[in-house]
Amino acid sequence: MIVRNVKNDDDPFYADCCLREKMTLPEDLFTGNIRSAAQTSGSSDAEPSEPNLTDTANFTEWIYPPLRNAWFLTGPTSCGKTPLAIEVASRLNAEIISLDSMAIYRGMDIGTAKPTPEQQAEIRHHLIDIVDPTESYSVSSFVAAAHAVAAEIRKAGKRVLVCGGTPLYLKGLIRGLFLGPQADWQFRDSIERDVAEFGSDALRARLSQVDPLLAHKLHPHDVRRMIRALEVAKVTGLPLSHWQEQFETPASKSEFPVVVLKLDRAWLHERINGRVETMIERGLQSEVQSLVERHGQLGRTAAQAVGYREMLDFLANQTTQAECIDLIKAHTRQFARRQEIWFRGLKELQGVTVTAERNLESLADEVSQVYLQADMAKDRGSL
RNA sequence: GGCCAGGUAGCUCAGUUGGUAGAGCAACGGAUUGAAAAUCCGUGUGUCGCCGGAUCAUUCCCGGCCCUGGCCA
Repeated sequence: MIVRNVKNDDDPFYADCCLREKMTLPEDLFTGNIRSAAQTSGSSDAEPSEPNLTDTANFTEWIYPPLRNAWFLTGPTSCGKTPLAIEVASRLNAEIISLDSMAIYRGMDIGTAKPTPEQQAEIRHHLIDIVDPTESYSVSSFVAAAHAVAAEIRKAGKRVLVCGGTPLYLKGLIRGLFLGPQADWQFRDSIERDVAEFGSDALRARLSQVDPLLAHKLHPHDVRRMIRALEVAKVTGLPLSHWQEQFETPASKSEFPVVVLKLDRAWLHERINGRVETMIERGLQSEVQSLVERHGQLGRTAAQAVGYREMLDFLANQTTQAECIDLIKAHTRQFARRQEIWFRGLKELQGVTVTAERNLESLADEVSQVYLQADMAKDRGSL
């Protein structure tokens, strides 16, 4: 694995974070409840002491660099990525790495609109069906796996086409990612109990002692991210903001050719509603039923997938079938909107417009062009 | 045809004893680095069925009409 040393004194954020040298991270900041933080908030009574820095050299292994020498195709759900990726991959001698947080689960086929066995036979797909729905997965596992698989594909003499619609995973690949320490669910649960008792203000006060930058950036109610920030600071002795800030600069378009498919929103909604109906017709309900029969309770991550959590509620008699279907449609539309918000923010993305009149050939022409031009620009640059 | 209930946001409905309106859901905008198809934050988008009357002023009162549902013929 390629490791990049992230310590950089020219980085303004790093300079910011150097206040850590004067920062105290006493052990009791992370033990017991967070009430004391609420009580001492505002006062700068912390006695300077030795920062509890563990060996930072180890932590640099948690920094994944951007995935170079790959092509990327993304877009909102139901926009037609899958057939387009297959067409482009076969033209350009590539294999596909799925960029999808839910297609990784075995047995979740209909609701995730996974490429069919026939499609997968046409072009090899990776990072599909790699874990059971009872297991939990995360960005970090994904980014690490994608780097490994990309290396394999290249060894086989093929190009890498990353295709899917999970924007956080995409950002992890094109900007790099700080994996950080593993989730500590015991720690998270204990802080969450404290929050229930003392409120999120107390948590925020605690975080501003540990990571003032993030405490300022995050919304005071964003409990989940505040807890993670605390978790990282606890293990690494460094504020999470220190680890993250190097990933905010857009990558170059030739180094990271990312095509995002753009559709009229109203048309996208029609497609989504239609696709949900199709999923129901294809037997989403029995798919979820058999998952429950086989595994019992689904894992934390898989159980929240759109189409699955609503169907689980319906099977538990919490909703009617009509309500269940409407909820799946609404949640999918909302997901698509959040995807598009991500895409707007990632400035390196290059839009390709999809309309009802355009056929697959014409789209594949345009997308291939983007990739080949990026290759040429890169070659010129390296001469 | 008669009687009753109701017509308010995209939907389901509150409400104003007369001072041009608000909830939930949807929609829209934003945040996002080991839960991300998750999670967090923000925004009301409206001829208050139509026409007329009374009133300084009406979505609200009065009259007529239209529409929907129920009951009776």
